[in-house]
Amino acid sequence: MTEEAYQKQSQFFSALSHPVRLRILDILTQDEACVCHLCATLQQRQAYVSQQLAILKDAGLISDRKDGLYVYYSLADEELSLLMQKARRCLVDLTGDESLLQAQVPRHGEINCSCPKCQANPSKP
Amino acid sequence: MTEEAYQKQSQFFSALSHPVRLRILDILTQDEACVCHLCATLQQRQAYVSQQLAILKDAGLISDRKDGLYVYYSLADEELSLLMQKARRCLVDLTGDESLLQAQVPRHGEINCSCPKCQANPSKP
DNA sequence: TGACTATATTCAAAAAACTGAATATATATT
DNA sequence: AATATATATTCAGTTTTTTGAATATAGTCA
Repeated sequence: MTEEAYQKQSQFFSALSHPVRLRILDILTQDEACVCHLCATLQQRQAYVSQQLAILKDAGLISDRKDGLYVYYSLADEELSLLMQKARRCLVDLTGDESLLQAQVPRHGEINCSCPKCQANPSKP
Repeated sequence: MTEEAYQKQSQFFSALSHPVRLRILDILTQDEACVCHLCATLQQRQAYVSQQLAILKDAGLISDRKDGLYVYYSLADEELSLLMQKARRCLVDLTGDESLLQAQVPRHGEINCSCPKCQANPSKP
């Protein structure tokens, strides 16, 4: 494998080296989501979330589609979520810490968010 | 999953976000190796290689054993090499670039290195 | 003990990543 | 056109990572 190929691979891992970006990918593993939904789920400012999304998109890990005012992001490839699962299992092997295994992502409608997807799925606790 | 868990996971990926460290892990996937063997294979200074090894060890990805003057490093867990393979396949899916798939690591005895393992395996081209 | 070899550590300068603040763009609605 | 809402971008200050240089440590052998 060439030096260039190793660089590509390390850039790929760099994109994954950030807690907020990993959470975003976990959310998108469940379903595509708009920026405001991600903000509500992560409890982070919109500009900040957009920055992290730009990094993930630059790295080719996510794609987006526009629908009116909203931009829906999704994983660029299903394999990505399998990879993250495998990475977690690997980390469990290395550390013995089992708490990494279940992702616990709220579904559309389960958080206080006014995006179309949340409005379409009102949940009653 | 807790914020702390996401941090652990991102630190794990950080350790993988460096071309030289990835190459080291590829070499160790084939067989344990001492520092001087890694230097010879990577064509990098010894102090630099030791620094990168320290980072990998801090992250828990590799372990070492001493034998006289030599320190032999190896993967802390076999799963790690499977994970890297899966990551490469994922990257191929994302980019279409197939060149990432074969690692091409010289074996002991195939490079100009005077470590015990290389001396024990003289290869004739 | 002293010399030699393999490896590790420390320090500092440069480069890169992170993040908050401000602001820009784009689409929809009135 | 004016307004409102969702999203994106730019800039600057701070922190972290990277990497070269110098040096320290530790084991071996004469």
